[in-house]
Amino acid sequence: MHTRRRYHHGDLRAALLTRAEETLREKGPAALSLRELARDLGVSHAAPSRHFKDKQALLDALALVGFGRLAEAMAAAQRGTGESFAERLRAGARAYVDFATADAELLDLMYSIKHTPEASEELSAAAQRWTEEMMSLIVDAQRRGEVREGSPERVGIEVFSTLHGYATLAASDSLPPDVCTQDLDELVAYILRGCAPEKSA
Amino acid sequence: MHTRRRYHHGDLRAALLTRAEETLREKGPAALSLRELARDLGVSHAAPSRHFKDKQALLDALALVGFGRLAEAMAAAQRGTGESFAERLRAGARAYVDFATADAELLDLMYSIKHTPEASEELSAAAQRWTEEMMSLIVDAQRRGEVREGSPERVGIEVFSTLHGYATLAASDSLPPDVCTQDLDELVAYILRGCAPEKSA
DNA sequence: ACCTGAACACCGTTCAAGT
DNA sequence: ACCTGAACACCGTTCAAGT
Repeated sequence: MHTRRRYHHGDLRAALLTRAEETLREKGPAALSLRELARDLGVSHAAPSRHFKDKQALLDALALVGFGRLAEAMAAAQRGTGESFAERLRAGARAYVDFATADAELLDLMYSIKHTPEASEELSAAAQRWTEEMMSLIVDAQRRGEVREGSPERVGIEVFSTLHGYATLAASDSLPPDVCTQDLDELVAYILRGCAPEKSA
Repeated sequence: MHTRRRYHHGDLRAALLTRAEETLREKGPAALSLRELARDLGVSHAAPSRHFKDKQALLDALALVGFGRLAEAMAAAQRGTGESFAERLRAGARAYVDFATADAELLDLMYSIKHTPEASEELSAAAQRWTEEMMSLIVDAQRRGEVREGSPERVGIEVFSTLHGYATLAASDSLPPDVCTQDLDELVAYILRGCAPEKSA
């Protein structure tokens, strides 16, 4: 019975991240401590430092996981829908809001990371990739004549601001409960009006 | 020279809040410690507990200050502008984004406070009052026929989501730098399109 | 009423030493 | 390569005691 565990249980790094995400969701960001994580996993309190030089490094890695999961959810949502901008936007909005309410603390972490130059390059890249997907959705819609012309970056930011604002407000329980997730369709309609092509076609 | 200071410098509670806001802005939320605050103010590390039972209590009070300052800024912005919804929205948007970029960490704090039932009643009330002002702006605009009809709460949330999303993204440097604050007018135009009255008048 | 000083249990980080 | 154990400087919180 020597395969039971080599030194600990195989992949401390991954275990730390999974456990960190759990406690983040269950007990909030304030309760996240390296020492408790180590305790939960049955290793010494100094062990995590082999895998994350810093507590911040762990948080960065956690945010990275978040962006990965989010990108995945968005991609999946896009696969199961039609080609029109309205449909793709609706699917994306649903996926984003679902992610935000299911993983509110993680989303918070993803955006509380100051995107300063010295922040993890991987992380910036992930955030970058994420916004680029947003942009390509807009560019496509412009090509199809379903979104007004002009800088896709500007339009993308407007759309994304609405989505992001709604999702974070929903995630922090700052929305009147009766308005919550049901009428996402209304939000989508509002966004569509905001970026609809000019009438004089 | 006995008036120099009574016991310390008069109003520790206020001093703690002011200093806390400073360090929040200058060194971020992670650097905010009761003990350092006490050190900065030249009192013992146990002194703050007379005024805030908890670190969380201080954070709540800080968030409350934030809502106060924000409401003030918004009111001031409204006073210096015209009566049309477009003008009032533009002024409000400018004030909100300015607040968010000037006091990013504070805004973060204000919305990271879970608005749970047991959260400070004062705080919930402040947040409430703040959204109500938003709503009255919408109701007014509806009366003037400048905003589409329907639940003012729903429209308000749409408008506020866009503003809040934009402001927080700007505050966390998640916006392409070239898009930043200049074209707030474009954002306002987008919002106006989103909540404009139906064409069939 | 307001503050101090000591005490307690907890952190993050580092570093020699073990396997 | 990966982890331990002890050490250090820092926390938040509490509580008797001082003025």
